[in-house]
Amino acid sequence: MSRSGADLALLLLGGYRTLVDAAVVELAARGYDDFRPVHDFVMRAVAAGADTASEVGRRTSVSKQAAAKTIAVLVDRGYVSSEADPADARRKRLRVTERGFDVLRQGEAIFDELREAWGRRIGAAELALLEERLTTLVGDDVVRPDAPGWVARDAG
Amino acid sequence: MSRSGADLALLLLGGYRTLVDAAVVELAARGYDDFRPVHDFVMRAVAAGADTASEVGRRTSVSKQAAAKTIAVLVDRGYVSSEADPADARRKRLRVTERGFDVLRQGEAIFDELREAWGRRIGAAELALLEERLTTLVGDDVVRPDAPGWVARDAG
DNA sequence: GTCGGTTCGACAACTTGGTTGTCTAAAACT
DNA sequence: AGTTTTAGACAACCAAGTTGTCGAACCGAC
Repeated sequence: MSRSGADLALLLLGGYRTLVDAAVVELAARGYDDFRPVHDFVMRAVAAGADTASEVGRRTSVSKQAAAKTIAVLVDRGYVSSEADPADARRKRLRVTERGFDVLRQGEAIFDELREAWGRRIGAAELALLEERLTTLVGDDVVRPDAPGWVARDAG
Repeated sequence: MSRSGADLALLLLGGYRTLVDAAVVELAARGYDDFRPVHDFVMRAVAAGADTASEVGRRTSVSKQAAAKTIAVLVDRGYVSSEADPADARRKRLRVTERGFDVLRQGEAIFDELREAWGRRIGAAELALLEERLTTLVGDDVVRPDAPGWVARDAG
């Protein structure tokens, strides 16, 4: 039985959604019910040194306006702090808060647990093989910064 | 090197996006530059017998209002036709047009070609194995009708 | 055979995560 | 000093969704 190409795409999407939906639910259960996957991307950019909205926009391949909107939400929810930059009056210096780092760490842990659960189901070696094949096919630069909208609207 | 769980999720998303983006580009090159993945889902529902907006909404797990909006776009672009139902004055009877069936067929063909290209890269047997493992993990009911928003905003 | 509930589609207001375009203020070149 | 670039703030808009409301039409029960 040769699957159709469309089925393959749906299978991949299904895999992603299965993991992310489970992670969002678990994160909500741990008290972060206002956190979305897209926030994770933006916060990682901030944590990695993008300390202005414009820079976050560039790194996540999104307009600075869109980045500013998302950041406003994150600041509002206490995941990111924003203060005037004494060295450059145009800039607002962004930093991930303690709560922000906490949700990032917990998110990582949840995904690792989910991956382990998958490993128990098909075998760790098989899972590693699957990852290897997928890496071959889609490349190692999955999170490359030239893909606009990549993660938006994926965990409604 | 044990990959992180988050990487696995990104790998799956990357796979899906790689296929869908390529398909959207190819479809646009063939003259369907106003077609989005979400339209495919809705049209398949119509083709499968959902001939009213409310029914499409139910089958795609979306409010009837959202379904009606998407259908309005499809009708506007000539992929679906809408006419009064002589048997029930409340209903508008929906049907996929010739142009609609054409885009569905071409979309299928494109995805099949993409899958074959993948098969040439890692081997058909390996690809089949990958699909089998994924099916085990996410289930065969990937396109199940209880997942709202599943495909929206995925090929911006 | 009318009356009450259900269904269909329409309309409106709102949400999220994006987009352009315009503008000011501040910094940086030269 | 003067021009150009940059950051961020607004505004208007888009796409795909949501809820709520509504009238018209249908259906079933009394």
